[in-house]
Amino acid sequence: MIRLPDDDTLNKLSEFYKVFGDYTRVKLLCLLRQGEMCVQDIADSLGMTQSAISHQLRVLKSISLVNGRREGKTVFYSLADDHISGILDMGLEHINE
Amino acid sequence: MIRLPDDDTLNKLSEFYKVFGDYTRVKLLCLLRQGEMCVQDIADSLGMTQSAISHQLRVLKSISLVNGRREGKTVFYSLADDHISGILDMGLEHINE
DNA sequence: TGAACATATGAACAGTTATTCATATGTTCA
DNA sequence: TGAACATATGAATAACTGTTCATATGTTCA
Repeated sequence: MIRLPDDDTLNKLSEFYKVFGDYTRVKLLCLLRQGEMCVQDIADSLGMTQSAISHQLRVLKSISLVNGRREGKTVFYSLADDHISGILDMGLEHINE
Repeated sequence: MIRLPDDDTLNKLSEFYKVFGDYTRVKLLCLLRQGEMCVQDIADSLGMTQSAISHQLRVLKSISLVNGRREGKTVFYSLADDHISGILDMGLEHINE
C-alpha cells in the first residue's frame, strides 16, 4: 500500500526547497551563516542592488528562514534557526562526493 | 573577513535544491522511498501522464538522484543514495514545528 | 520640519520551466 | 518480421520567477 505525505505537506515541502534552489538566495543564506548583516552590506557583498536583495529577503522571511531586527534606520537580518545551516551542509556534503 | 563557497559550488548547490523545489518531483521522490517503481506505475500513482513523469525522471537522473534499471520493456527507478531520504526528512522536520 | 539615509514595494520585462502532444526508440513474443 | 507494449524525446505553450526601475515608507538628526 502506497503511503505519501498529504498534499498540503508536499506543497510546503517543495515550497521550502524552492527557496534554496536559487543562486542568489543560497549565497545569501551562506553569507548569513557568519552572522547578521544589514541589507546594503549584503547587496554589496553579493554585487547586487539593494532592491533585489530586499525582494529576496522578503521571500526568505515569508517562510521564516531569516529574521529582521531593526536598529534605527538599519535592518539586520539573520538566519532564523539552526536547521537552515544543517540543510545547507547536507547539500554541500552531497555535491562533494 | 567574509568566507563563502566558490561560485561553482554555490551553483551546484542551488541546482541541487532546485530539483526538490517542485511539487511533482518531491512527491515522486517520496514515492520512490518505498522502493523502486516503473514509469507507468509512478505516473498512475501521481495521476500524471507517462511523458511528464519521464521528463521529470530525466531531471532527477541528470543530477544522480535516481537510478534506472531496465528489465525487459520496463525500466525501474529507485533513489540513488541515502542522502536523499535524509534531505527529505530534514525538510519535513522543518515544516512540522 | 526638512534633508539625508536605509529599506520596502509595485509594476513590468526577460528568462526559465513543467506539462502536453506527437512521435521516436527500444524490447518482447508470436 | 511485425504487432504490441514501455519508455524517451523534441517542440510548443502557458505559467512562473528574479531583476530592474521608480518610488514609497520609515528613521535620524540638525
